[in-house]
Amino acid sequence: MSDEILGGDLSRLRQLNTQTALRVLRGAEPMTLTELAKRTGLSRASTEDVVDDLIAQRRVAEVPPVAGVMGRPARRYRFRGDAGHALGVDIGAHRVRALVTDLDGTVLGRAQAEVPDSAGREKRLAAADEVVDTCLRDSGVDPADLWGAGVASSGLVDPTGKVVLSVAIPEWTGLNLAEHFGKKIQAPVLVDNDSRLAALAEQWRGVARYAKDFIYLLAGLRTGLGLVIDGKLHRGFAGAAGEMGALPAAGWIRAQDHLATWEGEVGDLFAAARAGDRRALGAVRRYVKDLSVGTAALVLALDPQMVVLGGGFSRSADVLLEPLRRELDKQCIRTPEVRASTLGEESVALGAVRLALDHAERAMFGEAARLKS
Amino acid sequence: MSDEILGGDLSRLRQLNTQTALRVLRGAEPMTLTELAKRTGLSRASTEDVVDDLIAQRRVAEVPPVAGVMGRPARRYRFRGDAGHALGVDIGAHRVRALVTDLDGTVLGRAQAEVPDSAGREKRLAAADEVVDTCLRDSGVDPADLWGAGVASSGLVDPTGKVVLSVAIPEWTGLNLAEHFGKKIQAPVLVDNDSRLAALAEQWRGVARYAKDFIYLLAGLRTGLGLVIDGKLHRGFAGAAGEMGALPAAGWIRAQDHLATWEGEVGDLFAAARAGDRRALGAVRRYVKDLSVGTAALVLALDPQMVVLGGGFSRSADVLLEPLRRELDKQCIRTPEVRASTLGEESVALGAVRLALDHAERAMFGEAARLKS
DNA sequence: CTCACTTTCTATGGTCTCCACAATTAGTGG
DNA sequence: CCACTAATTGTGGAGACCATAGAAAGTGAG
Repeated sequence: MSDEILGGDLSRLRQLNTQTALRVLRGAEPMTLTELAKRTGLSRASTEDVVDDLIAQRRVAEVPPVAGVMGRPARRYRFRGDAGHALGVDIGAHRVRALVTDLDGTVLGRAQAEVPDSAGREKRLAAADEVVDTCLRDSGVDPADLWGAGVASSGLVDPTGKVVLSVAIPEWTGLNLAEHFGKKIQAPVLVDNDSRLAALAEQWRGVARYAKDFIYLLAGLRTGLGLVIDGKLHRGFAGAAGEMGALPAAGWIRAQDHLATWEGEVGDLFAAARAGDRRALGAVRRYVKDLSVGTAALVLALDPQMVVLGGGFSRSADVLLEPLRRELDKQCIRTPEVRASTLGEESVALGAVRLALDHAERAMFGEAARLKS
Repeated sequence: MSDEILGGDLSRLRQLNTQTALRVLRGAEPMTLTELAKRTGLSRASTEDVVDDLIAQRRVAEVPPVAGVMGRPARRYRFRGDAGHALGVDIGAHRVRALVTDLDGTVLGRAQAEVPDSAGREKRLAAADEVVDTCLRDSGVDPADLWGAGVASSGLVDPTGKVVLSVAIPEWTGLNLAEHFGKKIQAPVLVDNDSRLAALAEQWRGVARYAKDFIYLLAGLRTGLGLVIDGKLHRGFAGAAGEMGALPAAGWIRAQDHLATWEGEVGDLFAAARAGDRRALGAVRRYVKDLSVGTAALVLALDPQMVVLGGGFSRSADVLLEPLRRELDKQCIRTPEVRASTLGEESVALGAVRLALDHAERAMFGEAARLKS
């Protein structure tokens, strides 16, 4: 089993209790000590100690009591979303985007810029740098106050932050993004694949909030995959999980070809399908059918609670969802919920923010992971 | 993230520390207090307290000190494998098997019996009951001393222990195995799918001991699948994970047909292939090729550390492994290690034992899982 | 056989964290 | 203004951990 060391001395126990209290407070409305004590399982007295610590650390704040109830009015405490900030950067094939949020995920600044597919490495990086600068300026967040930054890139990213391989942005291959952004940002910079980060966002603030296992499809001109298994984003042994697109039999490579038969933008195709155009409907059906093969394989293998359709095409979920559901129904033993992402275009950047926050919070709590000697 | 409550009061801390100490002792040779203290991160004094507790609980025993070393000889302690026993039952299409082991996994008793495919529900259950009885008698383990029993069945099993659907044993569908064996055994009875349990065994005592993520193929006249992800056996939202075989595009349904072209037993086919017979080699190649499609899909999606080939065909791993490796190499971005199970025919029953032990140990340690109110 | 040396064992006292319980306080409602 | 309610504050105690110091049980050299 796992080799983690869970216990430790008394300070470790306090650390664990503080962590649970913070987690409870973060996920709910302001709360009295009595309520918090019940939720954490601690006594009221100890809860008070813990909260005092959290206030000293500026991670929790007191809010005015509620009037009009029986008994002495209880002090109430809330999680301080403004205690930290994070930056998320999404570098796509034809757009770069940046986002600054606080710990609650409230967006404080956003910026984006178009970049031609043919831009080349330097131009794309320069554009990314600029949206980051704009974003920080607009949000009024001092770069020194950042807890971390997350960067999303299409393609395979290794654990050090280097792009191992990118098909969508060929000139990207070999670039170390962590290093690049590390120069500008004096905080941990984490890099990961765009589909995976979009899945993370969906788990954080999207339709998969209460799902422990789900399959996320980043559907667009290419199809990406993110897996959340047992509540955790799955990266794989070498960080190469989610590359279903590489397998011809999965159908994801040729799926988009069916949409290319339509002259004009993909958006128009979906609009035509929505209006009932038979040729458009046929193309959509064939697209979904190909997409469903690899998806059904995953559903059968993993039996997830949910399949989430995200990415550019999720705007047209109304014409995609039902056919996808039908195809999966045909091929699977148990069809999971099939839902469309509601996060829109910022989902990837939001996932990058979450990546940064996860890392920062793990570091802050010391991570029980002391290694056995 | 997760809603678990980790902390608690001082007794909970002690519980955690005891648990870590026991885990360290279980996984290694007898150890002195100083060594154990280093590995658990506790002080020597506290380690002594913890070990005293464990001795009182009869989970740890003292062994004679090692002579001939400098300084005062240190007492040494070992994990007591004989502190508990578990039963594992494997009910297959043409064989039933039972196993009794101690906590170390040492097999204390075994029994098996052939059952014709056409046996029917009653006969098969009677045969299973008999091997269980034989096994308990031979091992000399009092049924009352069992910590639990695990039962492996082919097909889909729901969380209550009922067989929802079995293709290999049609008359099995609808049968509640937990209920059946619960009458005989006064301890928790857990039921799960055979492929999954074989994967569990492989993680416990097989080639996947040090792998956190691996794909297990139960290769035989049907192909089964077990997934271990992030160190945990993956069951899926409704316990239906691993049913890759249901998807035609995965190739697993027709794979066996290539072997059926050979007149005579499958074993002879593999032997002929081993001897260099070209027709046999062709059949094997086509079998592996079909098997590899679904496997490659999983490898690409999950990027596991290892693919383990188990089941009846693993005896012929020498003719299967290399072709499988080659196929995966062609289709995958990063090919994981491909290895054959070394557990032999008892792997499924052994996994059933592990299932029982896991449950019993979780129950014993109280499982931090108190729910928020 | 004795003595120096090494390492473990045992015992003591101190600190930290949690808890239970009692006394106090600040409101509501008649 | 007085009962009633529920939160706060304060006290004492128990449990678990740690550091440290001295006693104990071996080895190895002379």
